[in-house]
Amino acid sequence: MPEGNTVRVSLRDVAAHAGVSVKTVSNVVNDYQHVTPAMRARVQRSIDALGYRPNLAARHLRKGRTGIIALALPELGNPYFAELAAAVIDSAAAHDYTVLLDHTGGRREQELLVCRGFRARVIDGLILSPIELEAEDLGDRAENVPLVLLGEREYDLPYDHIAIDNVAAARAAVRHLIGLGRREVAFIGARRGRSEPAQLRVRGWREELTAAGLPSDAGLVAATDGWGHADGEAAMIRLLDSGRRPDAVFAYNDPMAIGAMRALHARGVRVPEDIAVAGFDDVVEGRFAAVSLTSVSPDKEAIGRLAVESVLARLGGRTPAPRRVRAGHRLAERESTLGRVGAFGAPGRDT
Amino acid sequence: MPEGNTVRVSLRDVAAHAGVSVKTVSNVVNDYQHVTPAMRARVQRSIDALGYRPNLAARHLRKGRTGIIALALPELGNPYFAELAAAVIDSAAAHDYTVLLDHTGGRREQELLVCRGFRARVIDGLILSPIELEAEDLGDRAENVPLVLLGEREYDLPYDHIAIDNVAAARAAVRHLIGLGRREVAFIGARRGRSEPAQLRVRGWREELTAAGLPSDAGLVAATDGWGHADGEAAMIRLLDSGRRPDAVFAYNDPMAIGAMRALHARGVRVPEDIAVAGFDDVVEGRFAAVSLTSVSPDKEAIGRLAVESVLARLGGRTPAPRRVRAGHRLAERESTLGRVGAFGAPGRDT
DNA sequence: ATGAAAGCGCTAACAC
DNA sequence: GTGTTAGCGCTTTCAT
Repeated sequence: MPEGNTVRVSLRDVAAHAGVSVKTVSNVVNDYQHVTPAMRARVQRSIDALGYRPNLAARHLRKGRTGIIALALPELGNPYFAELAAAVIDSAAAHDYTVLLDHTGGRREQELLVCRGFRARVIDGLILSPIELEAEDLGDRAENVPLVLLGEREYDLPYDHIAIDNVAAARAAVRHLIGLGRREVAFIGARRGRSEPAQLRVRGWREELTAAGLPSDAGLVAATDGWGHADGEAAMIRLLDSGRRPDAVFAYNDPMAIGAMRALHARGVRVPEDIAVAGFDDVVEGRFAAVSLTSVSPDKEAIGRLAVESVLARLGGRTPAPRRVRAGHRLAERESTLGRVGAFGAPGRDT
Repeated sequence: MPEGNTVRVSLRDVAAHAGVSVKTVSNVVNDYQHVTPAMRARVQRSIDALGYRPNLAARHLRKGRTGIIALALPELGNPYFAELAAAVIDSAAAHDYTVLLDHTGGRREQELLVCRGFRARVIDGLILSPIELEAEDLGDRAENVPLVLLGEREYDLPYDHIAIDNVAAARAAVRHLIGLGRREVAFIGARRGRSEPAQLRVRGWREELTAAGLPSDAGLVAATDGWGHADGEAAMIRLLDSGRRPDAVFAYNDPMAIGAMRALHARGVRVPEDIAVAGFDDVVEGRFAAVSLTSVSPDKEAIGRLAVESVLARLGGRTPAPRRVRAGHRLAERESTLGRVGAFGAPGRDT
């Protein structure tokens, strides 16, 4: 027995009140075409009078859809994901869809749970940004709710995947650094351990350096366990203490770049005069750092929109061929590489 | 083995497969007490064999519960709300609840829609952090899903409200500033326009200054339109150009404080030597600013937990008396007021 | 154009 | 302990 709160008004009640059949009321509620205006008005009056609200659960049970898609992100605390979530939510809302948010903490176990459909049948589709998940984890997925992948990891699997061109983006950032005359460009945020989520960005970094005839040896790579501010700070300190003297640093993401800048600031190393710093994700925080941060700027709005569209395109049993979609990106050049240009604020206003 | 790609297994199918009644299967699925272990095992085997997943829509239709609560936040881009969302999600998960996330953009219209149950969402409860909403908007709420309010605004309405003691917290921050010898403490982030969400923090700021016999006149208050980095930056610039020379600034939130610090940095004003800065919310970003930010640190985990508990306590028609719950807070003192203390990193490690 | 009736998959009386 | 059965509120043939 549903513990009745307030007045529970059903279609049946409205029908009785209006003196028509349930079907007619349903027709009105669903904006069915062939209803006489008079009838429509009459039913509408009863609806208003009784304060009728359709019961979504019943509708879902009947139609087999819930109007909800899940978005599973590694970490909401990282502003990139928060901003991405906002984009997905807005995009979904535009399609009358609602977003259910999960965060996996980037833990494989949690990611597995999510993509194995522990949400059972509450959701019509799933957008997942995996960190630790391996291809084989996704291979035996028995679920039938459409899955769309986000993020840097690439899997050779029949799922839609939305991402920017990470290699090209990383190369652009490093090229910018080289163009500024830097010759020792370190990378912060490679991965320790078996899997390597930063793979593509490391590759882009290395390719560009190699193409320019510059070093990209292991001594220039600072591996980390996580991807937060503290990890970037610690990695930068290690780099400084290693004896190596890079004149530029490219970080896996903005929080790490900002952590690195804090370490540099504390050590009295000037940014960008002594060491230029570039990040990845273009989060708001970077734009307002004391020295604003140069960063690869993915088109988050596009990523969110494409992800939602991809999921919705697979609803109702439709199964378009899996596709890899490239969202756009650009390089937001700011003080951490350019130095303070012109009047105050100019570089900070960039985006 | 699930047959075909459309896995559509119902209780009935499992019952047939196991040679028992649906009730028995239902009992197993719901962990009903009185089932013989042998029977349980047998049913479980069929469940696994068929890959049965309960249909939530049907369960909801029957029970009147969905296992989903909605969380409506003004802005996911503000890390405070992102961190809060994470706390709510985790807390809900601990109760086997799932969180559906909305963001209102702090727009009154959107907030209204949400709390009026727009799109008649499939939710058991709603946690809302309003910015613009007025008491009268909430007064005529016809919805019967439990509503819990979060945040600084206080309404004289019969809803649970979870917040820290904003006045006390603001006073503590200002007291800290005064204790450091500051005599002209400005406030950044008061509101332009009719409603004043920052009210309590402004009040705390004023009370503490008044108690200390220090000025809190209008010239020390910088109003803003929004609550982002850029607003704080602009407000700080206006303050500097006003002729007034505060030796400390208390900002409505951390993003504004950080924006203000950027402005100060750009103008060559030293923090904290010339002007000390304190913020509110203790977001990660502040801990890793070049000059780490002193900030009021609300117990986000507690807020999230209390909010979820409050909502769940009102489920199933239970209507405990509305209550105002105070979550804890403390002042995280860092370099933006203390200066660089001792060895590198010490103050940044604080939280 | 409108009505009657059959379920969607599940839970909870109530029987045995 | 386990089975039978009646709906939860809605959409949807199929008549009319």
